[in-house]
Amino acid sequence: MSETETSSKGCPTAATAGGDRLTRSFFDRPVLTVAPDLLGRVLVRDEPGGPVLLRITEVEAYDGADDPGSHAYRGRTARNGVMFGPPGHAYVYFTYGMWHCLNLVCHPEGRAGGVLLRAGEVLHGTEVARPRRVSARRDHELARGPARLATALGVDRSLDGTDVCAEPAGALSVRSGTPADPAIVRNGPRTGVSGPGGVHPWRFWIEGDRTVSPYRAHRPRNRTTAGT
DNA sequence: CGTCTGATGGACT
DNA sequence: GTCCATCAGACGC
Repeated sequence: MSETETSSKGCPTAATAGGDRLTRSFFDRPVLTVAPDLLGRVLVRDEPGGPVLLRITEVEAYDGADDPGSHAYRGRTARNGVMFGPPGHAYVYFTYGMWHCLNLVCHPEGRAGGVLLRAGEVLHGTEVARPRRVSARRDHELARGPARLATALGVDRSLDGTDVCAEPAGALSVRSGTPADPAIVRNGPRTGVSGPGGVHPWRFWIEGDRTVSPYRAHRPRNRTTAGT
């Protein structure tokens, strides 16, 4: 296998692709500043089967302080505790009875908030991600959607609280990558957030990127009560 | 490639 | 009991 070797003309190895690590000061800023700044950065998932590298293309900001859409809005619980801790850590939650979603905690300690990673392009490690995402029709669908992203990277609750700024790098880390040109960054309403929090245009994505998940307006779930 | 619908279990009120 | 920061599969183009 030579997947981790230089593949062709000047392509860096997996060990160095994406450049320097982002340090804690990057995450120690308001979520609305960090969220768009994460576009184009490279998330590294280090695991036994080999590293998976993901170029971030779509995110959503959640500001627990006064954001009805945030898990932290109603206060600290056993589930969301990590969001109230220091920045630069992973907050992983389980949803819809089947899926996991990955967030990066931002804001100075004492204030809760985070950025949900909604989509990305798998740059390296597709052979590791593929078996987990059998239903993906094309490679650009491997991490097109927050739960798909977590699945492709093998992220579950066991990684909740992981320090993405640890030295040396742990299971998750972020590299500088190539920050998206602000001219091609768009923003709009967050997917799946209804009610008062739905008005905030806190979803950010790279315009024209095929890995960006299709927008879906919030739809009330069809109840299966039907008293038979 | 877009649109539509059923499914699934934990967290919280 | 009710609410989800969702997805796979089926179908049509």
